[in-house]
Amino acid sequence: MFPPVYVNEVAAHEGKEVTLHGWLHGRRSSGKLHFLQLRDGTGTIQCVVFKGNVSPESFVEADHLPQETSLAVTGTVKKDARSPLGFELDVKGLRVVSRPAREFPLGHKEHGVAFLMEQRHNWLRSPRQQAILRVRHAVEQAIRDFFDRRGFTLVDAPIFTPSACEGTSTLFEVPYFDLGKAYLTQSGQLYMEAAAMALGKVYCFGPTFRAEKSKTRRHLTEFWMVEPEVAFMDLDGDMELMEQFVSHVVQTVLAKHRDELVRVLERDVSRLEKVVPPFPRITYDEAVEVIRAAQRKARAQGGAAEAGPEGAGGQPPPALMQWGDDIGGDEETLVAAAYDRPVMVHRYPAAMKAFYFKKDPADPRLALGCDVLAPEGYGEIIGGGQREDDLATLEAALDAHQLPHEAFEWYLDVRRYGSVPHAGFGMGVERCVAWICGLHHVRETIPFARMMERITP
RNA sequence: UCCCCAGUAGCUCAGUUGGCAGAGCAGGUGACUGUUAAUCACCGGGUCGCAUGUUCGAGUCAUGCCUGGGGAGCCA
Repeated sequence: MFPPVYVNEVAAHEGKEVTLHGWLHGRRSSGKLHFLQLRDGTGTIQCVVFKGNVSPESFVEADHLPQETSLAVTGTVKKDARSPLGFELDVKGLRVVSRPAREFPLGHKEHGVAFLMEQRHNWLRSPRQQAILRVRHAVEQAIRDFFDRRGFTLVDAPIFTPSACEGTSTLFEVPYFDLGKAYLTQSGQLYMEAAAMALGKVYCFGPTFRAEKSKTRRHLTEFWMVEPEVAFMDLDGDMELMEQFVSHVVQTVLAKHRDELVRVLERDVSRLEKVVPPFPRITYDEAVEVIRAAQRKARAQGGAAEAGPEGAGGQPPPALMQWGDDIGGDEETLVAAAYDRPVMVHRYPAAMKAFYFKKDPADPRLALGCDVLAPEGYGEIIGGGQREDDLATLEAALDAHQLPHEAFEWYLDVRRYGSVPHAGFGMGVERCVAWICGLHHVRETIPFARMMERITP
């Protein structure tokens, strides 16, 4: 039968006989009735097998099919108020496509994280993981739509690179023929800067690799990043682009998957509805004051609590944040908690940013960078800013960061031939998906997570 | 690299002062014409992560190792 009928289309076939193909999600039985939950990727439908409607062999078989048996089920589509879907299939016949060779490892009860990650290939079949992967797809589609509709050109950046893009992070090394070592990319940005001088508005969208030994809920060794870069754009334009981009992605996903977010992922979507421009913009200086105020308050309130039963450790309270300190995970949460939508923190101390950031003409201690912090403790989802466009200044920055000029000769060319102000940013897809779905850990946002302690399945 | 926690049935876990290895779910057999994580009865299921030590006796105590989880730093 072609085209085949899918579960999400059965309403159009009410009263008609159809054949559905899928996997047995679950099974219940009540004497002369068997209830089979059939999942086909578009939805799940209950197939009702009544003893009088099928052959005796089929009736017995239907009560002994293990979970994840693949099936072709033929029957009549019937409206039924008792069904969450609104429809059921009144079964006339069923054919086993393939019977599991052994028991499916994942039941419908609780499992531990370690076991689920080992069973990731099987775990993907669960309703919750399906919902997350659909949201991820919608996020990636919204990303493409946003830039495509604004006249950006997608320019694919290389995965193998000859050296560190930023000269800071730890990279994965790969042997590369007679040329020695290559490295897996940690950012396509430098290549996008060159491409922006050709095409004006560009973006790349691909995997990124970091060999840092980070073991936190926000880190993967392999993750996906979208990086736009625009010629003739300054920091203010960049920040406008960031907030329009983030709100477009969130609102598009909300429009397409509100039901799954609410019902399957139990997300409080009212928090997402607020993600519309303008986002609050605060300077790093202001962020430091917000953090210090919150830390003083926590210290005043925590003093009594620490003297309680668990206060035997005698740990001194953490020092107040100082100007020049980086904004870590806890500090990000303190800043984000002060607002009901993503907050943009700009003009960081230049010393803590990569060499390519342009200095603030009004205060050379500051870099024209901006991070977007997601609400609800999800932290930095975007980092970006205006790039240094002056050749001599950039060369001095390379020296200051003790980076070899040879590796960056091509990058310096971007400033040698008609240099212009330009800016861009990078957004991590997994952190964005985790935030939108309200997940505790980014490992569930990517089909097959790569982490420090895990490379299988 | 550092700090904290965990490892017992296929899965999730309990296991008292060191004294016979347990439950629920899953699986198997059966009952039930409306189940939504169905219910009920019966059945099978163990290298207590590994090693060494203490002890009459170790799942339990000690030391080391392995694996996993959480966090820090770094970052998206």
